[in-house]
Amino acid sequence: MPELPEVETIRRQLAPWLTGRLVRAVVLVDAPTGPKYARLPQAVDQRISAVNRRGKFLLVELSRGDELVIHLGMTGTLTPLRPARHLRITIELSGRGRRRVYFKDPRRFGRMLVVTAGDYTELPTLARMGPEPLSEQFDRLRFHAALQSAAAIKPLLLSQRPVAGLGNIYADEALWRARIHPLRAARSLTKRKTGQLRQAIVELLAKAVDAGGTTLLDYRTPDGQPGGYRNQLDVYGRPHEPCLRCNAAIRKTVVAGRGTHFCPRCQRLR
DNA sequence: CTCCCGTCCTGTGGGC
DNA sequence: TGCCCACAGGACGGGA
Repeated sequence: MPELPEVETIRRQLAPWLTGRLVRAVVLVDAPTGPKYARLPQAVDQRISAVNRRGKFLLVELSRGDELVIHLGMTGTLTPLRPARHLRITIELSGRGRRRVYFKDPRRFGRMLVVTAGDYTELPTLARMGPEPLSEQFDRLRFHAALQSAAAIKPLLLSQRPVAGLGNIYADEALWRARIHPLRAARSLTKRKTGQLRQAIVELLAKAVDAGGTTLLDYRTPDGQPGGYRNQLDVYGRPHEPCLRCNAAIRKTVVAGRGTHFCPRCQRLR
C-alpha cells in the first residue's frame, strides 16, 4: 500500500507522539512469529529517541543502540485506535495521552523487527537502497549511473536501487511525467532523459507528501485521514481515459506482474 | 552478480 | 444471491 509519501505522512504524525517515550511492552496478537517479527521483546524498556524513514521503511531509534524497523507492506497501518480486525501487534508506551500504537495488517505482508542500529543484513532491499529522492544525495550523475542496466526502467525503479521510495503508483506517474515507456531499457535513456526523470520524481513526490499521500482504498494516516493526492494522479487508475497531455487513451498492461498505466502516444518504446 | 518470476496473505469487486 | 477468478500501495528467495 504505502509508498514514500504515505510512509512519510505516517512518520510525521508518529514522531511527536512516540519520541521520548519508553517502550513498555510489545504484544504479538494473532501469533505472528518468525523472521518478519524478530526480537521484538528486545525493544522493551528502551526509549524512543527518533522516528526516521528510509524509502518505505520506518526506522524507530531506540536508546540502547537498537532500531525498530517497520515495513507496512501492501496494507499495513499504524493507528492509535484498536482495529476491529487484522490487529497484529500492540506497542505499549510510557507517558500520558495515547499509550498504545496498533499495527494493523490485513494481508500480513508487513514486518516489524528489532535490529542493531544500521545492521540491515536481514533486510536486503533496505541494505542496498538508493538515495532519498528528496535529499541532496539524489543527484543527476549518480542517478544516471544507477540506470546503466539492461533491465526495463519500471521494474528497476521498483527495486529501490536507483532511488528510494517509489512504488507502483508513483513509478507510473513519474514515467508519464518524463514521457518514458515503462519497458524502455534503463541504459538506453539519454542523460537528458534521466535528468527529466529525476526532476519528475522529485516534483511528484514533493507534491504527494504535501498532499498527505494517495488513498486508493483503505490507506489512512494515524489520525484517520485519507491521502489527498488521489485526485492529482495523472495516469494511475485512469485506463481508457484520455491522456492529460495528448488526449490518447491511457493504456493499462502488466509489467513485472504489476498493473501498469501509460500513454502509448507520449511514452514510446523507441 | 543480475534479472525474472512465483510466492507470501486476505479482501473486494466484477462477471456469470 | 452465490461462486469463482482476477487483482490489489511490496519485498524476498530461488532459479536461470
